[in-house]
Amino acid sequence: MKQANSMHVTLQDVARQAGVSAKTVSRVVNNQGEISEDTRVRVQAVIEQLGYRPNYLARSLVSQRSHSLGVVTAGLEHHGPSHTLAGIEQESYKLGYSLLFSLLPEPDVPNIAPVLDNFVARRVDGIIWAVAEIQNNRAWIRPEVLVNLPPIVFLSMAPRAGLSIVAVDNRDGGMQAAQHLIDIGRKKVGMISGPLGWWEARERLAGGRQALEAAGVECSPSLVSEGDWSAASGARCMRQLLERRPDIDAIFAGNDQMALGALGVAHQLGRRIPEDIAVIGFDNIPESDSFWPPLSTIHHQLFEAGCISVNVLQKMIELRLHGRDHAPVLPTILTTSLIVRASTVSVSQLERN
Amino acid sequence: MKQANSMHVTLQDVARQAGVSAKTVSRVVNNQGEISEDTRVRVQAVIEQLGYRPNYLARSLVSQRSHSLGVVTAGLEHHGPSHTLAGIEQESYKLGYSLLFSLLPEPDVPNIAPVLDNFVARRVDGIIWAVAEIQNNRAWIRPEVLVNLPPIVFLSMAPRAGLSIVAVDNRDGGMQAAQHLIDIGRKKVGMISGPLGWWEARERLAGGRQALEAAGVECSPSLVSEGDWSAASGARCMRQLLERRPDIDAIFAGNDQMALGALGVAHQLGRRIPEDIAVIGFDNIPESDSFWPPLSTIHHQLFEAGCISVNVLQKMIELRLHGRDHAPVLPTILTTSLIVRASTVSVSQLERN
DNA sequence: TTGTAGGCGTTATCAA
DNA sequence: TTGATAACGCCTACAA
Repeated sequence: MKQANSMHVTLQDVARQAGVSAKTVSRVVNNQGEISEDTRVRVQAVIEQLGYRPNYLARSLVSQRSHSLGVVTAGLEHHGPSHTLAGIEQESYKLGYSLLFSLLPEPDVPNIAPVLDNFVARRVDGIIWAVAEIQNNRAWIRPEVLVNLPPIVFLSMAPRAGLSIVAVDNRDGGMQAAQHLIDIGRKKVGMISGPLGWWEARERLAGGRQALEAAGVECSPSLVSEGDWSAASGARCMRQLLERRPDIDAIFAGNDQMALGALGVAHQLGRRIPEDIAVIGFDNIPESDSFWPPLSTIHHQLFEAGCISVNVLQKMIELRLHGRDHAPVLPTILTTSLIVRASTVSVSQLERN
Repeated sequence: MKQANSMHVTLQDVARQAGVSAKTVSRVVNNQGEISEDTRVRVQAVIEQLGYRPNYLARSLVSQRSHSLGVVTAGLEHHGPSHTLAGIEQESYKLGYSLLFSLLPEPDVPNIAPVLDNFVARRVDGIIWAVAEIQNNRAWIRPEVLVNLPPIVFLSMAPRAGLSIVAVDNRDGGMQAAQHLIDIGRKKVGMISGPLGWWEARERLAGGRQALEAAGVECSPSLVSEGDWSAASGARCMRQLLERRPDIDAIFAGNDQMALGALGVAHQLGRRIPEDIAVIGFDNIPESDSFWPPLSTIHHQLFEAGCISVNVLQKMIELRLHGRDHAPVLPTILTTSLIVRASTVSVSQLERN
C-alpha cells in the first residue's frame, strides 16, 4: 500500500488504479509507442482523476537528460544583461528547456567553481555564460576545466579558438558612432569610455579611435575620459573633458547612461546640444528616445544575442548526444546600427529627411 | 564493469576504486556520520582523482527535496522586476537554493498552468510569484489550485487572506510624493499615472489623491492622465495635461521614466523646472539622479523585497517539512522614502539644507 | 566505524 | 499491445 502522507501521486499509483503496468502508463504520458485507444483513454482518465504529475527528476535520472540549461549572468540592473536574459529565456522555453539561473554578485567573482559545480551536480544539458568579460574574469576558461563541463556558449567576448561565442560587434558600433560625428563635421570629439577593464568598453573606444584616425581627426589622450557606465560618472567625465579641452564640439559616450550624465552637464554649463556639442551614446535604451534632447545612439540586438546563444547551445547538445563532439564552432557576431536623433542633428535637419 | 562511455563518475565508481562501500563514500561527501580520518582522507583522494561530482537529481529523488525554488517574473527590462530578481537570487544562493526561472512574455499570460506544471514536475521546494498584478492575471490563485502546489510567496499584490505576500507600500509612497508637492506650496498638481490595469499604478495614484484631498488641494479628473510607464507615454501625458490645464504647477509621475518624458516636454515648451513646474517621480532608478534637473522621487526597496520573499518562503518550506502546514501568514509591507532633488526644490534651497 | 538491503519515480530492454 | 525486470545514482534503516 502506498504511503498516504506522500504528497505526490506516482506512476505506480496510476498503474494500480487503472489495472495496468507502470510502463503502460509511462507510454500514455509520453505519447510513445503503440497503445490501444481503449487503455489509453482509461489510463488518461485515471491520471486526471488522481491528479498525477510526472517527476522530471526521476525521468532525468534515467534518461540522462535534464532538459535544463544553466545561465550565469551579472549586473541584471543594467540594460544589456537583462535583455539578453530575456532572449535566452524565451528561446529556451520554445525549445523545451528550463533555466537554472545564477547571478554573480560582481562580474569578476574570483571563484566561479561553486556555480559550475552546482550546474554539473544538477546535470544541466548546457551552460550559457552571459557575464561580461572584465579584467581576467575568464581566466578559468581552460581546456582541462571545459572538458568536464557540458557544452558552453559564451556571450560577449573576443573570438577564441575552440569556444562557441555570440557577441555584438562593439568595435564596429564604435566606428559607426564616431563616423557619424565626423560626417556632421565635428573636429574635436571627446570620448567618455566605459571602464577599460571591460572588453566591451575597450572595443567601443577602439572603434571610435579607428574611425577618427582614418578620417584624420584629432584623437589624443586628452580627449578621452574613463567612466564606469553610470550616469554620474558620465557627468564627471564630461566636466573633466570640458575643463581640459574647452574646444570640444562632440561627445561619444560608451553607453546611453553616461551620455545622459554628459547631457546634464552640458545643460548646466549652458552649452547647446547639438549646436555647440553633439552627443551620441551606445545601447539605445528605451529612455534614450526621451532624453533632452533625444539621444543619438548605437543600437544592438541583445535580445537576439540571447536567442541565438540558446540555438547554438542546442546544436552543440545534439551533436554531443550523437557522439560527434568538438565540431568546429564559429563565433556569431551581431551587427549594430546607427540611430540618429536630435542630440547630434538639429531638429530642423532631422525633419528635412 | 562500469560503462566506459558514461560521462559521469558515480558514487559506486569511487567506492570500488577506494575499496569501500558506496555508503561510506556518501558519508564522506555529505560530511555526515562518524568516519575514521584514515578512510575519509583516502576516499577524498579518490574523489578528486576521479573527478567525482555528486548527482543532485538522484539525491533529490530520494530525499524528496530539490533545494530549488521556482521564480516567475515578467518585464525584466524594467527596473523593478530585475532588482527584485537580483534580491531573490542572492538570498536563495545564501540559503542553498538554486533558482528555476520562468519569464512570462507578457504580465497577463492567460494560461500559466504550463509554468506551474513544470515547476511541480521538477519538484521545486517553493515558488515565488514575482509578476506584477495586472487586470485579473491573478484569477488563477484559487485554493484548489494552490493545494496541489508547493509553498508560494506572492510579490506586490493587495493583502489577501491565506496568502503569503511581500509588497511595497505604493499607496503611502504616492502620499509622500503628493505631500511633498503640497509642502512646497503647489496648488495644481497634475498626475501621470501608470496603466490603471496595474495594481501598483492604482495604489500610487490613490495615495496621491488621498494626500491632495486631505490637504484640500484640487484633485479633479482633468488633472490626471494615464500613461503606460514608458518615457514616451510620460511625454504624451504631459502635453495633454498642459493643454487641458495650463495652470499646472506640479507633476507627480507614476514612475521615473514617465517623469523623464514629462521633463523633456517641459524643456521643449520652455517651462522652468522647478520654478514653473515641480516634477516628482517614483522608483528612484539610478539614472534619475542625472536627469536634467535631477529628479525628486520615491525610493522603495525592491532588492530587499526579493530577499525577504525568499526568507518567508524558506520558513514556509520548513513548516511544511515539519508537518505544520498552513501556519497563519502575515503580509510584509515595505515602506518607501522621499528623495528630494532639484526637480522640485531649487538648487539654492537644496544647498541651504 | 563500516556495510547490506531496499527504495525514491521513471524509462529501456526484452519477452510474452 | 502489454508486462516483468533491471537499471539510473543516491540515501535511510538497520546490521555487523
